[in-house]
Amino acid sequence: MAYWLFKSEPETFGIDHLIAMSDQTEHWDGVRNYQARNMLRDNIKKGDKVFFYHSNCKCPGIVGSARVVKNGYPDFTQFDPESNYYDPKSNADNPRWFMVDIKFTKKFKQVISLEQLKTMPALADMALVRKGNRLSVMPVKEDEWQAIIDLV
DNA sequence: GCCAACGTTGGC
DNA sequence: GCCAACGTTGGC
Repeated sequence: MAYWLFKSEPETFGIDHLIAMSDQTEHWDGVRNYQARNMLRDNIKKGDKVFFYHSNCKCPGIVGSARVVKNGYPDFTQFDPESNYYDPKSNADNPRWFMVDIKFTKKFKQVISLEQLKTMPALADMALVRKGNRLSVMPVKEDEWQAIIDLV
């Protein structure tokens, strides 16, 4: 079992959107970065745990957790010309982009803010707290997960 | 294969 | 809204 952190803009798809989905489950579509794609396709497995992070908002931080309920499979939005995530260079025989399904686990009583995360020595190695990081899907080490969970 | 230009991310 | 950081694109 592994741990991950997924970023999303709360106005686009926040944790409350996940809670509102049927079975509190949703596919994590729209990732268009190769490093993140590789993780979605190869490494993120059913049963893994995920921190749900809100980015690009007034209070960026971890707002809750979820778990992976379906292994990586082709992101169908890449084939939909109507979608913002449409990729004309991808084809069905060799899909370029992948996604997993996640199910809501928990919404934290308060946001664990990026500001707070940055102060934690246990998290110093996380890409999240480093300058210029743009990965929207990233691995979390077990001890990092624990250090964060201990705050809840 | 290099690298400048460009677009996007995301904190502030 | 600004802008630094970074990934991608495309000309050469």
